Amino acid sequence: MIPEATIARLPIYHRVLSELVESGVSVVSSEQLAAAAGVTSAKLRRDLSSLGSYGTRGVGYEVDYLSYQVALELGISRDWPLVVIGLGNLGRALVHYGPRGFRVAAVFDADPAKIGQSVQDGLEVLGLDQLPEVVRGLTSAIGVIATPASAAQEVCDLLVNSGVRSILNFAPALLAVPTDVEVRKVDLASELQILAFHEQQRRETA
Amino acid sequence: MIPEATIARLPIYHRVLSELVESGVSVVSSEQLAAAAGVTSAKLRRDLSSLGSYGTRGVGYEVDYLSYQVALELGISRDWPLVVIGLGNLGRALVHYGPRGFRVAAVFDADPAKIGQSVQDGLEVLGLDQLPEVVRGLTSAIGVIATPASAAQEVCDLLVNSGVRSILNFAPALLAVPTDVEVRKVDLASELQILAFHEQQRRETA
DNA sequence: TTGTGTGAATCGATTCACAGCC
DNA sequence: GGCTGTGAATCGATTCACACAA
Repeated sequence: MIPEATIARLPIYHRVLSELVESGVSVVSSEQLAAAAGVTSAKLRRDLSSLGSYGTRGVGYEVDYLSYQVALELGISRDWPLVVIGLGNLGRALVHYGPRGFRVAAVFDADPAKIGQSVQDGLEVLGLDQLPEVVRGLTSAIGVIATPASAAQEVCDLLVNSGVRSILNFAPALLAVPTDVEVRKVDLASELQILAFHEQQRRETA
Repeated sequence: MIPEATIARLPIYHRVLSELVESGVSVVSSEQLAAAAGVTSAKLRRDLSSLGSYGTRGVGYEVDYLSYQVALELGISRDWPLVVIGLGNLGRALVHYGPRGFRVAAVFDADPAKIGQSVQDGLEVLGLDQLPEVVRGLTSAIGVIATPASAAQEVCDLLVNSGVRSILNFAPALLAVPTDVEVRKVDLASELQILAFHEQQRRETA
């Protein structure tokens, strides 16, 4: 079993390893990799060793091989379908951004004025009433909620009832879901407030 | 000293408390507040007690008072100036969103075509060359990097050299900063990959 | 009687430090 | 000789369970 804290760092390791592959580096030490990822070498070794024994003592890690193993573990050797709901600026950013390992399969919005508009790649904005049908046609889709907070729970229920078990939520609202559904939250306001807290601390002690 | 894990939850408590204030609730128990915030009541009580003794045994917490104390602790009783760099969809989302407790003071972009355009509130897009001067005119500004990864470090250096000590980074890149500068990272690709990992686990055990 | 505040126990993650292998 | 992999120690966060105040 891989610790949750380790899983949260695998994407960073994967990105750094991809950059190393790109630049033609073939072997890397835990010290170097850790520096590039912004963690300590002890943490990095502990993390990687929980995936398996992929290094060589006295030498380091073979970049290609390690990169592949991390990708395999993360499940990004295949492509995952994304379903984006809410085509405000945030939703649009995601659709255009399209991270590697993911493919925007469908885009939905409640606004009739937006329905039918085409976004990148010949993708057309669909109405929420079409969501269940479209999602049921996908396997292991990941839902992305980029709606206002007031609509988030309703959209979430729609996703869950259509079989989605992984949700990324940008709306500042707590979503109620069954235990077998995973929700990750990205909350800009929270991040800013945490920064503000520390900024204030600095100011008080200054 | 307030534990870091507690600080990260204060914004959620504050949001829930604001909603309760809004709906006219005057007293709330740790059980109710915890349910609304999506944490256990033990955790919530431990968190709040590290701020001070703001509850009444046998009764609960006075909503107005607690909300004010949390806001005070977070430092959002005043307004913090944001400086946004990069006016892609993500940057635009932030400018339009404008969370409570923050005010977008200036927007920058490297693209000459965007410079001079006006975004909301009579705010005009400025060139990066103007950043130091503008930022130095602000106190305790928070920098928001919404540029491509390739420009992130350069922009970061510019911010740091202009006196910014709190940065929210949306670019998928590790930023090198002095120890007295705090960087928080929001990484969409990482979040999706973590979801994909668990989705894959479910599929394998199914 | 009710629900907060908190010692004590537990759990998980990080760090240390070195045995083991190339 | 050098670097990985990992027991053992440490640290921080969570949970338990109850004394205490209203």
